[in-house]
Amino acid sequence: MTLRVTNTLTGEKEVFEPRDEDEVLLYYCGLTTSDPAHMGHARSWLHVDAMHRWLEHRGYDVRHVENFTDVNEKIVARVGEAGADEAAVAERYIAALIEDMRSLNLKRAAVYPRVSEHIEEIIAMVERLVEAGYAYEADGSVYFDVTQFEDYGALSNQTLDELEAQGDPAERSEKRNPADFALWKAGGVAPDAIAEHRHGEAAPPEAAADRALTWDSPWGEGRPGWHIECSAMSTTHLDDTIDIHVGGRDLVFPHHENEIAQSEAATGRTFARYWLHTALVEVETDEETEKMSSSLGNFETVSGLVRERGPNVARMWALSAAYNTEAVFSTAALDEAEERWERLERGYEAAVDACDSPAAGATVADEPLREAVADARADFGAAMDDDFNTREALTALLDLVGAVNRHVAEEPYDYRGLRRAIEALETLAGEALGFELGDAGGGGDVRLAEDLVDVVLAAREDARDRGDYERADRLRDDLAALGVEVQDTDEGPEFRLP
RNA sequence: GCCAUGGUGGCAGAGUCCGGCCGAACGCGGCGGCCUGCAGAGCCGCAUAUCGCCGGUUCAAAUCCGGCCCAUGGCUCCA
Repeated sequence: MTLRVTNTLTGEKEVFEPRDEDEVLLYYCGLTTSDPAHMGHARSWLHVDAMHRWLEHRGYDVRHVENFTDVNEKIVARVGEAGADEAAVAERYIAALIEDMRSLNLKRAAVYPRVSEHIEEIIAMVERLVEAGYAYEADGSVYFDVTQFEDYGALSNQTLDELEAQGDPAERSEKRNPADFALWKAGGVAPDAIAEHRHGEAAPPEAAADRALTWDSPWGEGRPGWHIECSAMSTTHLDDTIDIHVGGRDLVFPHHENEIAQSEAATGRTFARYWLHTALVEVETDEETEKMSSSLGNFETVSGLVRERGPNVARMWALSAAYNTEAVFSTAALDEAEERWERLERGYEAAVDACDSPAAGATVADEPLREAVADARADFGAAMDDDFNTREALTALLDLVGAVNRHVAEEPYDYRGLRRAIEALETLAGEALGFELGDAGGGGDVRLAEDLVDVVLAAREDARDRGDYERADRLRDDLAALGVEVQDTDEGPEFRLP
């Protein structure tokens, strides 16, 4: 009945109580637009999507904001290779990211704000921090003074002493404390900052640096610091206090820690009530496992995977483990996800087919089936309410699939029970988890393909009737090579398009 | 070094917050059977788990407490 979520701030599962009983403000720390999205990003996206969907299913109006960080050294490093200047490079990657999100069937956020469009708000927030004594200017840059913020380190569970010990005293001598972080950075981008992110064909650092964006500010020409953007955009598009802030676990420190410090120092309010962190994706190399990351170059892109396996397999892979446990990306893991997805999809189709068949008797009531539907709904809800446990939720759905398959094995059919099963799968698997079930609503191309397969299968039936199994099997193999799966049943051959 | 997370069957992965229904779910893979021209799908059944190690609390522990070992992530590029 009550939704509970693991809050990084406390490290505990807490009852979720939004500020407003029917609205949830959710901010997702989006991507830096300097690389294509990989499956690590996709897994995070997919889990946030499941959260978004479940919150809506529970009746909340979800105001979801996801930013694009389009001002960053890594983007500048792409100048010449992916665009003529920082803005052009960012634009190109943003278009690709949006395409990826669409292909994954993600619920749209209300807005996708960009750093470059919020410089005013960022400067205003920095000014407020300086005025309030939380930040200081040094050489045209502005730094946040961590000693002024009492709770600094609360999210990552570190004390200021520990953090100071970690800082590199050699760098940034104008900082008062090694743990202080930049809110505003003087000047443009230094070529050496670009050099380390340079890719093959990128422009030489000096040339790229010239094409970096800079803005006027009370402290002179410069660029926003890394963390301030999210604070500015979250408060601008949502509110000073939001309900849920989600992001990858790799952002806990320093990014989220700093967001809290600067936001709360600026507004005097709690920045986010619940901090949820998605675990990272790992890749197995010859020697060890390491996280999938753009900078390590060990990634599989979203577009590539969607092309090869489809969005539902990607989703099944992502949701087959809880959002806060790490996942391994491998061919074997994808194969398993594909099998799981197909079992779910086939179960749904079996229910639909049975319901449409003459064997769906009007008076039969199959108690086990009806009970299974009720159990599935209850178990699914309990699982999602328990910290968005998508794995358990999927278990409930696959249990229902088993019940459907058992019921469908023998006629007559309980059409009302089947209807309930279909509705449960559509609302739970479809709406709440975002799978695209029975998306047969294809256009003319799909219908033509179906008609063509029917023609081939008719020829195959002829061959089978003649006992020419060699030819029949060859036709089936040829269809299989095209991704068309053929199955012989009592009612004749059935097929599924790829 | 500091912080965090995790160690459950061949694989993957729930359960650990709130001890007993867990001799441990769902799925993948393996084996056998039903069905079938064959295959696939589906159904039924079987085999693999002293739940990282040691100790403690308890009538009862995968679940609580203490210690240890190991793995991964973070420690100012990162979802």
